Amino acid sequence: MTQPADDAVAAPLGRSRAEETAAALRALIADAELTPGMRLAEVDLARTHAVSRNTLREAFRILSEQSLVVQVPHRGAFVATPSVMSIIDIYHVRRMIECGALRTALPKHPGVTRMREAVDTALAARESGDWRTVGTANILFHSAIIELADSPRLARFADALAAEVRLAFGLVDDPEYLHAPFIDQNARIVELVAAGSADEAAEALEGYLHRAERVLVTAYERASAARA
Amino acid sequence: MTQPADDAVAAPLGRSRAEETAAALRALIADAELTPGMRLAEVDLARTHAVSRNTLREAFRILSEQSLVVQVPHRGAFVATPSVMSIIDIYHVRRMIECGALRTALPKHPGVTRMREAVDTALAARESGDWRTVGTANILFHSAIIELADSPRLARFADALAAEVRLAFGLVDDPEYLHAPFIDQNARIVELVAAGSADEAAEALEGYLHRAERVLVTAYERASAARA
DNA sequence: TTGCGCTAGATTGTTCAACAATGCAAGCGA
DNA sequence: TCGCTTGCATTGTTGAACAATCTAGCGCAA
Repeated sequence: MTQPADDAVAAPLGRSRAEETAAALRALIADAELTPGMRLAEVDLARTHAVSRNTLREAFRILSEQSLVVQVPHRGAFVATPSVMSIIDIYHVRRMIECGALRTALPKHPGVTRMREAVDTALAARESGDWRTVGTANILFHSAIIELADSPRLARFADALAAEVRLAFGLVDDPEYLHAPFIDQNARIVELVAAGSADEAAEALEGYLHRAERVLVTAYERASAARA
Repeated sequence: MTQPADDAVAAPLGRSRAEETAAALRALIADAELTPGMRLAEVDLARTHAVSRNTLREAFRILSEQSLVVQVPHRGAFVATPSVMSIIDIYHVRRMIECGALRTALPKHPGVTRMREAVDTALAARESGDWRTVGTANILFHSAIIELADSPRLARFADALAAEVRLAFGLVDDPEYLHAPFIDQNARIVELVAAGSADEAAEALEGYLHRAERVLVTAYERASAARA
């Protein structure tokens, strides 16, 4: 029987070890401990996660379907590397679905509370210069917008998009630059929704996401050039 | 070495056997040879597809992430069964993304040609009473709408939704009832887009999808009751 | 010195056998 | 008839083995 190790998968709570392993890897990717392009060596990872190679391969399949991992036949699995085209596509889709969710938003929807909480978190974190928390709050803000649509499928889709864009954030590695310009905009959007001005909120978000895309794409290209 | 069998996976063309197996199973599901709720027994399927159980499990993971298969720990894998809530969610999301894609459609986009081809196919099939082809053409019509958005992620998401809703179509098993009322509506929507009336087309699609949802939900409930 | 070809080693993709864990169905007893 | 127990079938996982593939390094020739 394999011995538990540092990254060992905890006893499953109704989840299989493959799923637990996938979740653990997903967290490592989200925390930028596994970075885009990094090769995920089966033998090493199976050992550190205390699972067999077959179980790890199942986990890779899960993550591959979630676009977080790319499996190249006979060469291995790699943490996905977003391309500029990917970033553009993600923001294009985000504009469609987030603005769509906002347009039909009800002012008293629980998602609005979550949006406000995310904004409050970001404002407090900004005071103490904790830009990493600002970045996380920003992601939660967008997740809360999607929550307004009350759709599990849309939430899942948006979650996958967010995980991908987070890879790009990690590569740029400057949460202040990426998120600081938008904190007050987030606050404004919440107020518009709460005041029943859904169309105006959607209009504001549309412009905001265009700008956020510009900021990320140029920063991403700069970071990519600096690493080449 | 495992011997090829009837459902054996062909030699991979750059794809792994797990992926080929997943694709083969997906086709069986789409063709209603594997129907919702059906149990996918590993030992049997591994034999008929001439792969090992581990490889089959990888294929299950792929399909599970695509919501076509549900893996229940220690009980097995089953072809997903759409619930009424699922159908409602799918149509809710389809309205958002298809109408969104239509609103920004360009009249000369190649997707419009594909929409028109799907309509022509449906019209011809209607003449000969080939309702199964009408159903397939209808699915292609909606896929073409998504193509207007030029987004690989959105296309992939919409493809997954379509695969799910197709399960429900299969359970109702009456393509004439489900699709006949909408053929002429599809034709009208194409003409509106081609004429540059994108907003009007989106408006028409919004109402259409509401009605289509009503038709499917009631037919689905009737079919479910008849099988209980 | 440089470029090309070949080989060895590392790794992945898959298979197989085995065993533990789990759930379900059948049988038995109250 | 209902509840409990047991046995069997199946799934979840492991580990070993081997084929297939790729990459890197070495040697030789120009």
